[in-house]
Amino acid sequence: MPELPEVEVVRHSLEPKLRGSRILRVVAGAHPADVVQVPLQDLAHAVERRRIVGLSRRGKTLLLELDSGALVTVHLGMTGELTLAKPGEPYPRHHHLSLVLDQGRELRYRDVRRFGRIGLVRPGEREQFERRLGPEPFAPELTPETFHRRLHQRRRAIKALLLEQSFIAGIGNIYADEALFRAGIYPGRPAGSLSLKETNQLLASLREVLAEAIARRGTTIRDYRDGLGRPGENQAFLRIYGRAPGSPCPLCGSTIQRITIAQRGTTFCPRCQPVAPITAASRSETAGSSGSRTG
DNA sequence: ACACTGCCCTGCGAGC
DNA sequence: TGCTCGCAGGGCAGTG
Repeated sequence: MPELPEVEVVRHSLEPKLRGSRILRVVAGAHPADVVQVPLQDLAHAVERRRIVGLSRRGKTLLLELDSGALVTVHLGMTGELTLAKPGEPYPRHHHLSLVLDQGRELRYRDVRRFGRIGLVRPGEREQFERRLGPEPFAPELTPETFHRRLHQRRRAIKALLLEQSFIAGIGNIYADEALFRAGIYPGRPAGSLSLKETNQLLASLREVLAEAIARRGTTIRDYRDGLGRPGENQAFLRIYGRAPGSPCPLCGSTIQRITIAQRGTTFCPRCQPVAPITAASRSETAGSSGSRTG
């Protein structure tokens, strides 16, 4: 499931190969209309004979910057793969679209579940693209204070908000669970109930799990590969996501639980992430037991 | 504006 | 062995 770290690794792996390349033509594979958000002729017209001047990322979306000022947006959804091949190599199953480039290269998009999207942002449309997305997790202007202020206005479960791309961009199910676990925050806590201290901890944990995942070239549960076809290494370091309910917490040994929040499977440790925040008083009350009293 | 539901799509693994 | 079924989930449209 490509989230911010995986998209960043794809970006990093492809950028040196794509920068300066000229797009010769667009080739449609299977079900192109399922993944391409504009008519193919419009896409072809906008990209053919254009040069790729850069590759950037916004949230989970990869942006091919063209010399016309237009952007080709690539969202990998659940199972999208953007890889380089040579023209003439056999197409894999579930190949949907290719950009044939100069210098004997072809940028290919395949997506088993077709949840991904390829779009076009014309010059002048950047602002409306940008308006749909919340801040980048690493943006310096995203301080604990501003984050706390925005959380305070919302009543949804904190995890549901972390998954909302218009609230903060780039977080998906894996890193939401990992960050909440590290911060010791119950995923179902109403967002507005987080203290400034907890918000500070959550933001720090988010940045930690994302930075570590990027350094390990992403998390490959099943399908994820970078732009050169290589899997990531971060899956071996996940602390809570993907663990079976009933198995022991790697930190405290308590029984891991699984619930549903915002239609997403949510794995957490009821002891490390208590429903009510741990206070000095409740800590001494329940020390050494699995007491679940509220206080 | 916000909260929430259903839907899209395929592969995989459990169960019979 | 071979079948069915439930599940995985990001984002968007639709509803209240």
